[in-house]
Amino acid sequence: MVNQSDVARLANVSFITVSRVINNKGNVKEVTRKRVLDAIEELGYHPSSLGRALNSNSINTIGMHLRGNLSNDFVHSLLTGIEAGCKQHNYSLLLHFGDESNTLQPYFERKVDGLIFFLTELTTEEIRLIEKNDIPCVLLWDQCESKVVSCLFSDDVKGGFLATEHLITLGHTRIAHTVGPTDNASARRRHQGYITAMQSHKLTVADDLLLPVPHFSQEAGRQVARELLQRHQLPSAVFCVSDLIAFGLMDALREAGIRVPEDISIIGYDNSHTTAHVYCPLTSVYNPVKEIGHAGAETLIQHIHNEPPTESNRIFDVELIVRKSTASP
Amino acid sequence: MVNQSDVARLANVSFITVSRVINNKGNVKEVTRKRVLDAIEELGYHPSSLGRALNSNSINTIGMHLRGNLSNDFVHSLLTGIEAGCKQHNYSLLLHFGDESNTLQPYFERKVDGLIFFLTELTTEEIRLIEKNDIPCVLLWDQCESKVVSCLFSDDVKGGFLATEHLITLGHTRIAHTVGPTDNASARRRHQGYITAMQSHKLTVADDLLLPVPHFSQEAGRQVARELLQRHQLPSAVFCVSDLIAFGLMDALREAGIRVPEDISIIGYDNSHTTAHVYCPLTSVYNPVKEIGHAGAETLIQHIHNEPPTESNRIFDVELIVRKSTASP
DNA sequence: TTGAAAGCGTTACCAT
DNA sequence: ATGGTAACGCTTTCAA
Repeated sequence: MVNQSDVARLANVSFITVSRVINNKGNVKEVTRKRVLDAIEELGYHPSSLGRALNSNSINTIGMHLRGNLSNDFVHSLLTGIEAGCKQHNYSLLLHFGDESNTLQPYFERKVDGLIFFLTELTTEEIRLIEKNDIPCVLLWDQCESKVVSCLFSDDVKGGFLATEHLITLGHTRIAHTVGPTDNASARRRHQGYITAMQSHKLTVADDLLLPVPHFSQEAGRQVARELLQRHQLPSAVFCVSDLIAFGLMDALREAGIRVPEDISIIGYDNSHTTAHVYCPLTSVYNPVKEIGHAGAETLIQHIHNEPPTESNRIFDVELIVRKSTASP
Repeated sequence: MVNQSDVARLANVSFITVSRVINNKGNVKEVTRKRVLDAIEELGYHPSSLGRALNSNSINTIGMHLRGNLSNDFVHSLLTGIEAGCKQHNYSLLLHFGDESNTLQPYFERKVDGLIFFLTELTTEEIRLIEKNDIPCVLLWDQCESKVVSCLFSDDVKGGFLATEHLITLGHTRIAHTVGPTDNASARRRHQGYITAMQSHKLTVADDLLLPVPHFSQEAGRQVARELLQRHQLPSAVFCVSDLIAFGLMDALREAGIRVPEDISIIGYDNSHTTAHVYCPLTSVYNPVKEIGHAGAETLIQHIHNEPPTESNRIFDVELIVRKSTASP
């Protein structure tokens, strides 16, 4: 692999000068500059990011930790958004998939410039490490006390509220909610929106209206259906914490001969790509995943360039998308 | 950031000895070893991958180039497979999203240990660079002459054959095929399977049965539908080069009042997760995307560890999955 | 068994 | 305007 010294030799200068030319540091005579550039061209030289990073400079890479159990659509939209941000600024994305302990080490070892987290609460240990290493971070779909971390999330409370109110407006009163995992901040906020909507319309939230789901999967939705089918009376509507849950629920109910939306209304969350062309097009809440991914990458790169972002918490708006899976009871 | 010298100082040895302990090089007295390990523990020291990589050692990272226009499901399955491989061997994955020129440079600069390509033909320039830099590579869903590159792909010819033969067996004769982009080897092989099946049953492939699509998207499928709807006579069945195309086609036809499978049979390819719960569950060909991703990562890491893989071309089997979108004419 | 010195490719600081 | 030297954190080679 050709290095600065090789270029220097060919251009008849010292390698320092080569470095100066590469980094546009000025203080290089135009003739010399030209000679160096020619040598670079001739040898096909490219600077090594590693050498750079070793001098505590940037390696133009951000790290992201992917934890499992994410729907295709979510991961894809998120990656698309992050990709857009990275591409714009010519950054690479480093993914590591190790187990939960020592989550951050692989990134530190490789001296990434910044970190993206999402849908995870940061442990105090992680926050300590982040602050100690003074590494820029963004956290997507969650909040965090540390001033070092910028948080971007969508207005899940509003989303939960909109979804529930939509059902209430249609005339439903026995509205169930599939409650997402408690360690998921988005799910907690959607739950809160549901509660707020119910209460503001003087509807009581009986215990049997709350249906916990362990994760966002079709199988979890099917499980909920199995549980509901054992009851004397179904709720007249279900606000699902995610589209995938809604799909599973809808499929299983349909197999049991229950019609959507005639017998039961179902509303999802995320507005994933498939909502539109399933058996019964799903009413859902638009979750700006791609936008948050993009903005997250951009915000992070701003951090890295020492341009502190204007706000440390940024909330993205959501929107109710009405399709065919909801109707008056 | 704490380094080898810090550890050495605390353990009262030279940093060389620390290096030996870390790499299990032996030739270290057990007492010294223990002392060093304690110091490492106490300081929370972790070796820097960068320092290592600079000495042309491994940085435990493989690179992958993602080019756009991939369906959610495909990307997700592929990532899941690759993740499994990486996790097992504690490797990280580096993604870069630059434009087409200079595709490989970002990876070389960062000294990745190996490269994964997929669904792309490698240019001769890229092959030249790979061979020159002597960097292990795997290519998924395509073939390549270079002996340096291992190729893994699924049996698309068989898949195209199975799909077409299924339709023929049902009694169809006017079977159309949406022909994928010509720069996509998988699409070309599926096309070939279609042709072979038609010919082996003495069916002529009239020009109007070949419907080119520019990319694998629902919109492309809808475009095909628009084109078909202007004809006097529809084909009685369509073998779509991907599920996404099939979804778009199916949706658009349904909107025009044409029933699937009563009026027209449709078969997709990939067997993506959504095939099962769409309006009309889609007959499709199972494409082992996740498996190939996993095997690809494993094969690549074998390469990196200098264990040349047993075979340089590995073909994965496919399977026809019959659902509701195909029936006798 | 341990250590010293050199080198990997780059940049920062100080000198010329 | 240009270059020398040191430093980044590590491994390798040789010497003690």
